[in-house]
Amino acid sequence: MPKISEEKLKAKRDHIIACAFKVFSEKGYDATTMDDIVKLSGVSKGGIYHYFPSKEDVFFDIAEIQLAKRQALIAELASKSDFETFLKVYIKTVIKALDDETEVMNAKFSFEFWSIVTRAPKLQQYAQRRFAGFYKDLEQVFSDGVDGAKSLDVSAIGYVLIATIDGIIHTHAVMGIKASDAVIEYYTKAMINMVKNN
Amino acid sequence: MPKISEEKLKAKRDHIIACAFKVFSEKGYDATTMDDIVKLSGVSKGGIYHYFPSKEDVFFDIAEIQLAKRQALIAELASKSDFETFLKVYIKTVIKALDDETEVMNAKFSFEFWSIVTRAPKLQQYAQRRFAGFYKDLEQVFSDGVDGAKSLDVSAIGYVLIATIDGIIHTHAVMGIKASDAVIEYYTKAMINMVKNN
Amino acid sequence: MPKISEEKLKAKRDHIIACAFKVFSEKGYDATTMDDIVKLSGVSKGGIYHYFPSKEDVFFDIAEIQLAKRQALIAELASKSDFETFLKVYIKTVIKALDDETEVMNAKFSFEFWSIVTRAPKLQQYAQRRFAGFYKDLEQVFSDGVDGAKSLDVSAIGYVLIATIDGIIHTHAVMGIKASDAVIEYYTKAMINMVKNN
Amino acid sequence: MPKISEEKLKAKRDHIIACAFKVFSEKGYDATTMDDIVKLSGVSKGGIYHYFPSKEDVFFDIAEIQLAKRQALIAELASKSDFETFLKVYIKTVIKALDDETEVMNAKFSFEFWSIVTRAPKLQQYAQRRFAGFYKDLEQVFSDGVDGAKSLDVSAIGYVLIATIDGIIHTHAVMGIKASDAVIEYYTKAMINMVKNN
DNA sequence: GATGAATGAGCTTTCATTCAT
DNA sequence: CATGAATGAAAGCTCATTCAT
Repeated sequence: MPKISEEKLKAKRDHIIACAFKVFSEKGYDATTMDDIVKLSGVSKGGIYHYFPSKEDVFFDIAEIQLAKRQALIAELASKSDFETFLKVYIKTVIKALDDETEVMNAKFSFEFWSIVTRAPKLQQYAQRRFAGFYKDLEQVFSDGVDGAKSLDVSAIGYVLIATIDGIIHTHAVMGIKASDAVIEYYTKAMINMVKNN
Repeated sequence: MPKISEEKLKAKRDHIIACAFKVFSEKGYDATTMDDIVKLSGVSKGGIYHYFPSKEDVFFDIAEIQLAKRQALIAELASKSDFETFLKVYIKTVIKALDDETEVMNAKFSFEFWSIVTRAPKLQQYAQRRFAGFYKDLEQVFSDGVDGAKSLDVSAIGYVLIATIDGIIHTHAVMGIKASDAVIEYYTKAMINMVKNN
Repeated sequence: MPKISEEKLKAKRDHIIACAFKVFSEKGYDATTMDDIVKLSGVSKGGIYHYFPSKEDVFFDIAEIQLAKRQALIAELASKSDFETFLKVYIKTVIKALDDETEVMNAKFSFEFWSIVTRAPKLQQYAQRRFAGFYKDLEQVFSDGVDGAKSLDVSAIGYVLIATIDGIIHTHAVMGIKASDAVIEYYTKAMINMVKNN
Repeated sequence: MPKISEEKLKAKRDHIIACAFKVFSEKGYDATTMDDIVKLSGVSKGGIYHYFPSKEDVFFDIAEIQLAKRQALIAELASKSDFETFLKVYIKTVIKALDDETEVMNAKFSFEFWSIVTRAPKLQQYAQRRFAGFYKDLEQVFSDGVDGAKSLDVSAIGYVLIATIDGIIHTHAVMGIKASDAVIEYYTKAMINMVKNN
């Protein structure tokens, strides 16, 4: 039985993660120092190593949480919608979310993650495997909700969908060039037609 | 009278830039050390400072070249094509180029650039202004080549085009998940329809 | 709760200051490296930055201590003597002190300080203000201890006294040309007469 | 026979010395770079080494000139005056000169010189020997111009005179605390009385 | 468990001097 | 003689991590 309760431990870990997330989003991985995280979170310089073995681990733990969240969103929307609704709702959800500062941070963090991952081949493999999970859920939506889905290359469609939406998120959140309503409208229509008119 | 000729000077500068470009693409800005560049390029540690006043300057000089090249590509294609041809050729050119390792490095560098720029508000403004140049050329293609172009929000269309293609480049080059021919086909059609069927 | 006690912290800081003082006195500000201080003090290269944010800060912290000590000496002597006694004792104290190696270092450090300060206008203003404090205490001695003090330009007298004694210290400690007893005697008499016979 | 005339060589050397003198006075020895001198003088980076084998040599050549000038001043004044006149004129000459910016630079350079010299024992010996020359000329004035000069410790008197006047120059030129007319008057009287009333 | 002082390798940058042209 | 590109040792400072308390 630990001296402090499991919950407290978990709560503190979560607190550190929340703070680290903020700093990583703002400054990027390399420019973020353990001191930045330590100062923002209020833990001691030694203390943080009770919760995470290294700076890298803090970063990748956050990344894992991020990836899980996005996958969960897709899975949830997919489970209760036909394809067109899914597409509309997903795009709207993801892009409109960018009005929220936390979501902009999410986006920044995510691109930073891929930058880092790229540099370490081992990590890249893991990340790609992790990423593949997205497609599975998408395929489910396609096969359930679209007439003639079988004639579609669902993997390719999923790729286009995820890749292009990431592009818009990147332009909006990282590059700071805001996507107007017209942008979202054009984009949504284009994606829907991509499947329908195929 | 300089000790060595203008050409040699320029050649050496270009050589340093090529080497730095490689390292920056592979490791990112922060993780790249001047020593990395120095070792790869073969100049001396002090010598590099004859050509660039700081690491930052090496990076941004490369960025400027990159931006100019992409803008030039757009401008060139735009000048001699109707919109549909432009779209097809542009997408093909940009995405097929990713088979070339140098272009993958270009892509990595470019995303790294936006990561860095994001952290310094002043740079971001410059970058956004720089970026705006892309749209001007695109608009020209639209207004010339598309019936009823005036009813199109060319700015929004341009945004979608550039942002989504960047997304595919990112997924392909940075995340390392290769875009199949099917992906490119779906994507190209979707973009063409976005304008035509509007 | 800090890992080590306040006293130990203070003691270590004082130790670093003592070592830095020695090196600065011997080599001057610019020629002194952090490594010199680090090696002499036995702390680690990173460790010194726990105590001082920069080399400059080490230097100016020492300078502040020095200035305070000299001012304290003047204030103390001034408080318990008539002018003539003060003058004799002060000159004797300051100049005789130069037999002590630490005091020679004090002198060297002090002139080095003024050299450095001179180059940064902002610091110069601070230093001049700091210096003005000396005169106030001197004025007190003059007005209390000298008949007809009011007819004296105490500010000018103070200037001559401090400037000339600094000159002797400089010649003795920095230039290394020792002041004989005869020098001190001539000088002391001259200063006493300067006030008395006025 | 050299390709360019001796005079041109000498002129260029003098020009470099004048520029170096300016920079050394402003920034001190260590903070002055060869580049500073090179830029101000307009010679090339390699060219300066035709005239001086090292930075140190530039500095000490200037110092030598300085010392010679001051000695010449003393010698000249000494040769044509009785002691009291000499004292008055010398003090006036030296101190009033401080209104001139070049002379302030002279003073700064001189104190910088002694700082540097201090750090190298070999140089210090040279400098002390060099300095001893001043006394010889002074002694001549004393023995010629003062009744009972033989009862005076002319060496001690000379020390006080030179050391104290240096103190005033230091306070005025280096510390930047200007000496008023009253200061000079008090000081001059004190020095004259030091000899007369002895 | 928690703390923060300590470590030292490694970073970017500077600069007196050299030497090919 | 003149030039300025090249050199590389060394500077001040940072920071992930460790460990005595």
